[in-house]
Parts: sequence; C-alpha cells; structure tokens
Amino acid sequence: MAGLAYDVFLEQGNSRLGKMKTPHGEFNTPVFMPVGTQATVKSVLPSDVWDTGSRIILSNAYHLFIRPGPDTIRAAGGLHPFMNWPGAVLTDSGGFQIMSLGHMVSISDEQAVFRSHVDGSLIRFSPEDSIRAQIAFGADIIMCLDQCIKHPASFDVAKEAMDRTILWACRAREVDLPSTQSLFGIVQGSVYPELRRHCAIELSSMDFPGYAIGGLSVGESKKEFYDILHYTTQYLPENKPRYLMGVGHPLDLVEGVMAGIDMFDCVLPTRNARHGRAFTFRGPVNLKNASFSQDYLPIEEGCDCKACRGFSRSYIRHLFAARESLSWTLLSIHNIRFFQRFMDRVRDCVARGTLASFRAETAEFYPV
RNA sequence: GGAGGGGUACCCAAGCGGCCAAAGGGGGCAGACUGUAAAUCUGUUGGCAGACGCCUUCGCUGGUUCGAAUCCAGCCCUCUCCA
Repeated sequence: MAGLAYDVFLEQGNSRLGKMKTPHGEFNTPVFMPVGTQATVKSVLPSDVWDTGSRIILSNAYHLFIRPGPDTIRAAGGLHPFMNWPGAVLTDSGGFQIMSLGHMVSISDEQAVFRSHVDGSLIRFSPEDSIRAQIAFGADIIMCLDQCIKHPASFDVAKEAMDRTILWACRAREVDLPSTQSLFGIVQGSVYPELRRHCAIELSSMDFPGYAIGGLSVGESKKEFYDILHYTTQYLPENKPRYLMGVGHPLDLVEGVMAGIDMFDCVLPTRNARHGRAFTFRGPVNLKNASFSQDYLPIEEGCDCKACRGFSRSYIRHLFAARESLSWTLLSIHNIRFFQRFMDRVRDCVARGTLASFRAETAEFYPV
C-alpha cells in the first residue's frame, strides 16, 4: 500500500492549498487535527468525530507506550481498528510529554530516562523506541522523538536540545518503516532564529516526507511566536507538508496558514469544551455562565453540528451545572466542528486571496 | 416530666474574650486553558465605597466588659437518652 502523497495545488503568497493522501483516506490542507491522546478524542465517539468533518486525528506514543503498551495495540491490528477510527492517524513521538510530565531522571544523546506518571517505574525511551512503538501503533504519520524544552531557555540550553533533536532525527530515520507509515522530522530551536534555521536546513537534508515545527506557543510572546514561525517555515521544503505542532487559537491557525503551514493540532476545542467554553465565529462563549440559563438558541446559530441541531444553550448549561458527561460530548462535537468549519473558511479565503481580511475579522473576535 | 448535646454566612462546619466580616469544605459567580497526567487550575462569594473605611451579621432578648460569635441570665427551636 502506498504511504503518503502530498500535492500542493494552489499557492497564494506563502499560503497554500493541498491534498494529502494517506492509507486511511485523503483530506484537504491546511488541515486541523483533533487530539486523541489516549486513543480517544475525549468524550466523543469516533463516528461523531468523523461527522465533524475531521479526517485525521492525533494520538500519542508516550501515553500509549505506557498504557496499554505497544503489544496490545499491535495485537489489535493497530490503532485504527483498536479505537474504531476509520480516518488517518498521526502519532506524536512523546517528546512533548517527556518534558511536560516532569519526572525526568536524565536525558542524554543515547536516550531519555524518566519515571512513568502512571506507576512511577523507570522508563528508558530512545528515539528508536519511539519509532518502534509508533510502528506497532500503525499510525499513517509518525513523528521523530525530539527534545522539547521549557520556555524561556538560554541559547546554550536551546542549542543542546536542538542538536540532540537533529541527532535523534538521524537515528529515527534509520529505522525501517512499513511502506504505510511516513516519518516527519521536528524543528526545534526555541526563539533563536539561527538555531531554527540550522535545524530546518539539517532536517531538510534528511529528506523526510514532512516537517513539523515544535516548541512554539509554549509561553513566548505572540510576536516571538509569529516571527519564529514565519522565519522557520521559509527554510522548509515547499513540496512537503509542514505541521505546526500544538497550535492553536483561531488567530494562530490563520497566522500559521499565512506562514505556509499545512497541518495543525490542538487540544483547545476538546479541553475547552469540557470546561464549558464554546467557540463561535463571533468569539468564545462560556456556556456555564448564568446568562444562558434560559437561552434556548443553539450554541451557534447556523452551525450544522450535531449539538447545534438538537440542543439549546440552556440545556447544555444545565448539563454542565449537573455535571453530566453529555455536556462534554455535545460541546466537544460543536467545538471540533467549529474548528473544521473555521478551516473550511480559511481554505476558501486562501483560494479567493482574502485571507488577510479574514485574519482581521478573526483578530476582532479572538484577540491576542 | 428528667439528663445531656446543639443552634455560626446560601448549605455543611471550625472558632469559644480583642489579631473575626468570621478557618475549611460544598454550592454559587467569574476567569484561565495552544504536540491533553486536565471531569483540571485560579479568583471571588454580607452590604456600600475607587481606596482609607463605614454599616449590618454567629437563634432571640437582656446583661457583664474598654471590647462578646466567644462569659452570664431568661426565652425560643432542635437532637439523643431516660421516664
């Protein structure tokens, strides 16, 4: 079976429209991928995720490596049948978790050593381990293990992590992959342009089928974020997909597309949903607020999602007040659908050459 | 009828002479959330005021004291046990 095929069919400034084909279906880019860390987009059935228009989701090698473990998923036939998701899957390598979980014991060029957040056991995780686990999971797109660092970081710390990220990418590239799986490299380098540039050029020379920008939107200023984003993207191959990891806010998605990004993932639609916050084209709305107690309109008028077609703000607010899990489900469906409609709009604007005005509109409702 | 326990803010519950507009929960109100250890975290919750502060509040009514949610007396209401 063929692996990944990516084709840019329209360019507008740095922005582009493309089509990506995977062993589990195709989709238009720029694309938004909902996050399903533990082989589930939290509180939403796969069929409902599909109905939001999502065709690729993200899952996580670190979490699945620890639980249930590669053997269980391999024996199930891979992630797709295991979680009953018909679309494409991208697995993140675990680099972000090794940083964010904070039980790091040591990190060296050889491997990361840390304690499991589940049972405290000592785990050694090399770049090869990450790839082997992701092979077991069978995701269509897999990621190199990278070294993420917290912001702010000194130049020296950032450089060491970037060098290690390149080294690990080299080693990951050496692992034989099934033809159905494609490995992306990840650019690190914190907020330092010369590190970003160096990393992007080095990885590009390894000829990955796609490239990600990691370690952004981790606390740096919006200006630093956008500057590094635009700066880095220009050093990535034009004919390969570019993936901005973990981003983001609606305005960041537009900015990313303007910089030439093709893929995004973010927990915002699902996490915020579980906390009562709805995304709409007129800005965010907190459905837990008392003002919605007798508001019988849908979450967003004109939205075609399953939640908006059958349920009112009043009802969903009630579900939150009563702590019923259906509240998370309905609002997650709406928010994911919002992100997909938002990306529909972004792609349409790229096609029409009106993304700049859409950016201004977005900035009005989702200010920095 | 007798013995004992208790009545504190929206609810539960600490406090038992001044540092008390009153701990801690819950609930309420609001905010945060960017490759998800997130069903999490933060703020706020007597009234008025921008603030110093002022006013009202610990069952009720009186009293002691410079000062009372805290001590005393009477009353009301509750709970447990005995008859």
